[in-house]
Amino acid sequence: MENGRPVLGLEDGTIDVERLLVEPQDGHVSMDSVMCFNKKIPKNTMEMVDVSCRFGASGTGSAKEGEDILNGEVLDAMPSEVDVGYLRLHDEFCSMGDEYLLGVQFAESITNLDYGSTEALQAPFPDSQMQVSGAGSGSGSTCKSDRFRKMEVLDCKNNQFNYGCSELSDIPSYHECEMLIGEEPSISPRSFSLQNIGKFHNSSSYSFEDILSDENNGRQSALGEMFCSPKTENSNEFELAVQDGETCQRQETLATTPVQANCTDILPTQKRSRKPTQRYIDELADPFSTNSKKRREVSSSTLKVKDKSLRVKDHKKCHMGTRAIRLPAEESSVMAIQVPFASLAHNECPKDHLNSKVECVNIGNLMTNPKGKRSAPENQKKRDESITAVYLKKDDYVTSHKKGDDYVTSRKKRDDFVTNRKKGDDYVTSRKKGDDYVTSRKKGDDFVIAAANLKKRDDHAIEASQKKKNDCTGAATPAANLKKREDRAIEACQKKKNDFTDATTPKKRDKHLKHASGNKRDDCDTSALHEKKSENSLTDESPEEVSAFRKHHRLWTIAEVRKLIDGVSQYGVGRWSRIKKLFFATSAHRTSVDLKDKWRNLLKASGGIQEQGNQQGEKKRNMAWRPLPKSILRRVCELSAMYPYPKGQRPKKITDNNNNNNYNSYNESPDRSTDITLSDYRRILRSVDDN
DNA sequence: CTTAGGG
DNA sequence: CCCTAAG
Repeated sequence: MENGRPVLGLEDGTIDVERLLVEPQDGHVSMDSVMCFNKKIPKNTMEMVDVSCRFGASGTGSAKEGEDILNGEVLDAMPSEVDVGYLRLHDEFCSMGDEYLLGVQFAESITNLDYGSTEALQAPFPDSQMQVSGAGSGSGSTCKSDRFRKMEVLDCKNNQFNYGCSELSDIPSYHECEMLIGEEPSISPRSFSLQNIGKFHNSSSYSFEDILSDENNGRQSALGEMFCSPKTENSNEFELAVQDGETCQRQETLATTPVQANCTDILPTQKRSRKPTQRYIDELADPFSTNSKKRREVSSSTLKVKDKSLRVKDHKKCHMGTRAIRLPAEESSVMAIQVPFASLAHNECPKDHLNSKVECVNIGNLMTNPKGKRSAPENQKKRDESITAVYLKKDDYVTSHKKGDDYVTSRKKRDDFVTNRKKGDDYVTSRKKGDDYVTSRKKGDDFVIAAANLKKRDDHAIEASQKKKNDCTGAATPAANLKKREDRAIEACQKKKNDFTDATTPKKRDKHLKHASGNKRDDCDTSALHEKKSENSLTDESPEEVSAFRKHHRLWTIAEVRKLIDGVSQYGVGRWSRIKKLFFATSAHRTSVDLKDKWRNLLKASGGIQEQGNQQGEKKRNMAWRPLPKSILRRVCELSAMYPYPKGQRPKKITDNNNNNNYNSYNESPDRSTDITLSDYRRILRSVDDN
């Protein structure tokens, strides 16, 4: 407290916190844990120190009286009924968003304790809250049962204090990380990390040692003060958190909070290390579930971001949670949260490990699944395949992760991942088309998402990618599949038309799909039947990257060009579909249009060659883009002479060639059928002669 | 569906 | 390559 009560010598002061707090419930807070916690969080540290002082003070000053008072009145006064959050501190919990909350809670609890120990004993709680909370205090915020959270702190390896950390102390805390977070939507859970908090609070500057020293010096820092400090520092968030903590919670916490004083140094006299009784644990379990629900509700109501953060936290916790008890509750909560909400979480949550993990999984799935599907050779079928592949992927992903904690998140992520790529594409396409991105997306997941999408649309493909991540659930939907086709859209914005949302003509769609499948195939590295070239692109791509640079373009190989030439020579120009059937039956990815285009290009190239002959300067230029062998070019020239591609266009240059087709000039548009090559001419002559 | 042609 | 319009 601000009172700045003189701190009773810590040395003697080590009072049994437990006694003070003798809570109806078993919860014990072990100093060790506390200390550890502090370590993790600078700010908390300050608080902790103060707390320790407090304890000491209370202990020393009125030693037992204080204790008695605390135990008796305070505890009694405190609403024991309140659910006690079971808080376990983990060394690492710092990383988690929850941690932050925990820290806060812890602080609160501490403050409460303080208050109780010092003055509070007599003072009504509300006051105490005001005092303690300082910044956040006053409002009689309603106690939210939801809030309590259980934290686990595993070993406290406290270095400086030499605490026997071995024991796990449970600190019941009401806080809800969620609530706190919710207060400040803008702030991401991460931002809330304890570390950050520490930043906010000047107190963070204090090192644990310093604090201790201070304590030794008899420094009196009331917890309340510590708590208040944030106020001065303008950590709104923190304040909010405090508020959330609210009196009720605090009271409860205090009451419930079991404190174990293991601190050898600080609390030499008494160290009661009581493990939480079974009953305590059990009690916790129920409240927890309820809390989780509430939390969920709150989050949903408030901001998705919050939800995500929460969820993430939960998720992490699950991982972290050592105790079985906790897990079930967590899981339940997580499950309850459900996929829909997850989407936002992605944004907030650090995709880092989770995402990465997911991605890996996804990738793996993609790789595997698509293959099987891809086997189908047909072009058009491919499209279907690709779609199915997507589904499969999802399935796989899901199954792989069902494991439990990760299940939900992983699943979502996977979905996101899968969809993401596509989404990005879609996004692009949608932009082009001007179709509403959101609407197009089947997802409909969350309006929030939609909003995000819109924003992205405006902004960039990059954002789109993010969005993808965000969407968790949607991925599964067929739409996602469609999106695949869009991949290329990303590359080339041109395709606008393709937007799947539109009812594109079946033909186009197919085309796209086909292409998409091809692309996917490449990406996935699936086995394309034919794809010699396709593979190249595939191998390297990371999922995201793939979308970015992936090209449908398959380079035309010399062999293909030769085939094309042969085809043209046989069937002439214009029968591309025929040529395709006969010469490119194996390569599904080459369409008749492709052949035509290629031929066009070849003509250009060949034309270039001829020009080269005429003008050397150009020659170089052409060389760059034309790796084609001369022989091929020559053939092309010949063919071009025979079959002028653009029908109007005439190979005028042919003249210099050996071509006997001098008649081009008069032969306006020699029909391919009519057009006769020298060989044909001879043949004909021969036949005629024979006859 | 196939071609032709523009982008 | 993509897309579209035209047979």
